[in-house]
Amino acid sequence: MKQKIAELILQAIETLKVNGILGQDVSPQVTIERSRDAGHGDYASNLALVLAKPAKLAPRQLAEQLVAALPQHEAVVKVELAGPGFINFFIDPCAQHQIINRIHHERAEFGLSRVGAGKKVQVEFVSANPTGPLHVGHGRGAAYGSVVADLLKAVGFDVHREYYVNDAGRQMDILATSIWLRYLEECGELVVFPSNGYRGDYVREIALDIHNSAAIEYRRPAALVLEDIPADEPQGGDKETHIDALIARAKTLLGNTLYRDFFQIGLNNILQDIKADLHEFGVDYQEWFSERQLMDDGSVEKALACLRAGGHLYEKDGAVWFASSVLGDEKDRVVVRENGQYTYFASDIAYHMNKLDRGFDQMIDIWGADHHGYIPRVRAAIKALGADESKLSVLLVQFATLYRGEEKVQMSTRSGEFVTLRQLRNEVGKDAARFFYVMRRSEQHMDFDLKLATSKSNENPVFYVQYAYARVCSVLRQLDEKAWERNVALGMANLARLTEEHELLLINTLARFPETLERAALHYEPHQLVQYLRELANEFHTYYNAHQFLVEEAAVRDARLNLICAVKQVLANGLGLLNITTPESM
RNA sequence: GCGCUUGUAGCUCAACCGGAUAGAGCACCAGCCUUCUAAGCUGGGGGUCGCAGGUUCGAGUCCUGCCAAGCGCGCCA
Repeated sequence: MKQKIAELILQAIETLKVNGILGQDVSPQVTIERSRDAGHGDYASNLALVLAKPAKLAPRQLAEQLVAALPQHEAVVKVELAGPGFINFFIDPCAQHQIINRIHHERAEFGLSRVGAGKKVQVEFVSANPTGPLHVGHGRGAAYGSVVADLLKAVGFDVHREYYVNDAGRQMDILATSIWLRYLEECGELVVFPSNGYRGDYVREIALDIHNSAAIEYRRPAALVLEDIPADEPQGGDKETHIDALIARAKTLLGNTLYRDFFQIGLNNILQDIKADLHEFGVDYQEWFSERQLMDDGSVEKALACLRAGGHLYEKDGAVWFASSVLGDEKDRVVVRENGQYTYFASDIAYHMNKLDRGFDQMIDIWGADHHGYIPRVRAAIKALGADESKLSVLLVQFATLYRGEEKVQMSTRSGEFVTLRQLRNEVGKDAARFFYVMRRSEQHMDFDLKLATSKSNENPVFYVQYAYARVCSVLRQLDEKAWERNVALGMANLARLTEEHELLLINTLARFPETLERAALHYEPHQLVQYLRELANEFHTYYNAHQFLVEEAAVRDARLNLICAVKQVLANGLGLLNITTPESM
């Protein structure tokens, strides 16, 4: 429809050019918007306002000329001039009604489009370190990322979802060592647990498993373990040097093979847990990409060689630096430490080079907002690799501040004091949790009140939308009980009988679904879809209360049933994209 | 100190990317169940869009400055 109106306007412009009212050189961008106010018709164009200046005419005067030059069209019943120079278009309701027919035929396909056809997009999200279970902070990124991916798929992109597993690096060593120390405790060795170790119960559970499997070859006397280890922070030392010394000690006392066991058992255990957790949350990936693999197969070396060849690397203070500051970063960054180890950033460069090599047209990285300072250096790396920087989009998800009533909940993975995503799901359920996370703009800092989410979960708007769906199902059940036959064709033939204000409004909203979906997808804004579904549900509930659907007259009854079935279908399509269930009764 | 993000009703948030009279939910007040599920609906009160300038036909939206909140500024990840 929008397209048709745009064509009409273009024709009008041509006519005005011929008449000499408009100069030949004007080539305006014709924008047609849906009117926000029913009084302003169905569509509106601000063209006269935009063109007024180049045409050297008053906007209203120009608008009048445009309207006069507009060709007739059967679906356009009225064209009106309004306000400072808007042109409002009123569409024939009968033309609008056909959307019900379309929805009935397209079913689950209704709303999908092909704007992204032929483009490969990679969406990388969550990518939390496998050093502990996911917490509620990761939940937002998980819900947001998965819906963004689904939306892109719905508008035709070839979407690849990926989780980058940081299975190399110091944090993993800290985890392995933490597990070993807990294991020694189980064996009865008196070791003092480091303040910088992972203290969560899950570490103890993993250690207990190892101990219970009667593995005794990992046991070492506490005295040997602690011998000459520099003091921990509570004892006036430095927690970092303390734990590094413990890691080194673990490696020497256990030897490479046995140490590797702890590393691997910890990694497998936690990664398994994360995978299961996300799966139960409705989040699945095509690929779990290993950082260690990049180290092992020489990808990191290759990436650095590429940067070196481009003259982007230099040595200083025994380390290798990437000259990112000339490419927009605040300062240069170390890629190889003085001790010869790669930094996390080095493998991340390799990872992005790998992504580029895989030929994605667009790479979307979804990060927690605390990583925002990292963006310029990754962009610098992409530029240095000679790739098109615009292929990378980094979407930041602000952290949810957790409250329990008035009280702010402190979170720290290290201390083990946090609310896990699993706990949240158990308390509020997958549907409510997903809906809540995705309801707000991702850049919006949000307050997550656990007390509210748990104790008053019935107030969660997800139920409002699901209830609308269940109500349609209920009406259909009632139809059976009353032993009326539903005649779809009869209803379609009588769509013109849908003349109530509520019905016209609802039809209009149904017709907006495809464009809402497209906008939500292209702007990476799932909340737009949520907003839309709440609106659709609201209009349905209002209609439900205002009119009876199961009336005596079959023509009207079937027309109304076709309408509410279209509502049901769109609700299902929308909730399906959010990966939220559609209960038939509540 | 510098940088990123945010600031809209008492509270939590929208506003179709510059459009017409800024909208929802919660909370508060008054109504609606002998008719398809009241987890619903109807009506009401409630706003200096953080502040001050600027850009233009037109600004909550763009620019500049200031104020406030969150986060970030490692040879950590």
